[in-house]
Amino acid sequence: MECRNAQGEEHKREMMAVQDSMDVLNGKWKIPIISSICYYKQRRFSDVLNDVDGISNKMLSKELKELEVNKLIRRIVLDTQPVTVLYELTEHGKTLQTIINNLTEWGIKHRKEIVGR
Amino acid sequence: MECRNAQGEEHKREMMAVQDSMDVLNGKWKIPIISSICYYKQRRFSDVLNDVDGISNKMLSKELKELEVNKLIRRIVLDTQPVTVLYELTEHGKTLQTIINNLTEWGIKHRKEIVGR
DNA sequence: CCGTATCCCCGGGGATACTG
DNA sequence: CAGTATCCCCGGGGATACGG
Repeated sequence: MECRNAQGEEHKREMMAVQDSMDVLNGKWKIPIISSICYYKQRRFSDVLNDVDGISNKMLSKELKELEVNKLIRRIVLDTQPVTVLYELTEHGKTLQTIINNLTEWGIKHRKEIVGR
Repeated sequence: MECRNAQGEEHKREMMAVQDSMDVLNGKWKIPIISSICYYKQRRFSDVLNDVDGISNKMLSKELKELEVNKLIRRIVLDTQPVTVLYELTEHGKTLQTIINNLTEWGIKHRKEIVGR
């Protein structure tokens, strides 16, 4: 695999695109949250809170908001008593799966490379 | 694109692999640094310092060390006067290109999705 | 149940100066 | 040039309590 040979402005545009992606996924929690919601198709706030080890309610709230703003997840309110809130991936959110799969594969290769095969 | 249907332990192992990858790439600087070195094939400390907008020498030093520990880059010392230090990608580092390409493509799609097509 | 508000602490990381 | 050392600040994020 070779580096792209883009020149000047094109190279910068590509770098910005990578950063856009990273900004969306950065931090400890985004991917585990997405993974939880994806795995169960639909998931409630407190479920995700349990799925994602170590996250606080404040953080979860913040992260879910960011994911929603980025249109990766959808928030669904059912007017039960008390209220039930479900989160699910949008179509756009599901397109992340390619990247997550690649990260999975690379992570496994990397572990072999570092820990020893 | 569907979610993987891995069950229980397998799903956890995959999540850990994703986190391994993210840990390696996390933060503002890793990918821009890799990109700079990759683009120029070989790059000196002060060159990268200029390429990566806004990074401090302390941060760059720290990040380069982490990348080296993770065997993504190689540090080459030439005994000129004063000393010259070159950084280049290892073969393992070059395997990141697939991921970076995917992040680029997804970032572009994402921008269209958010900013408007 | 689903969050928001408040308080508070710690360490990530910038600016700057210094060394080999 | 290629980093290291020191100082210092600010805001990310945990714990906890509260509100709808």
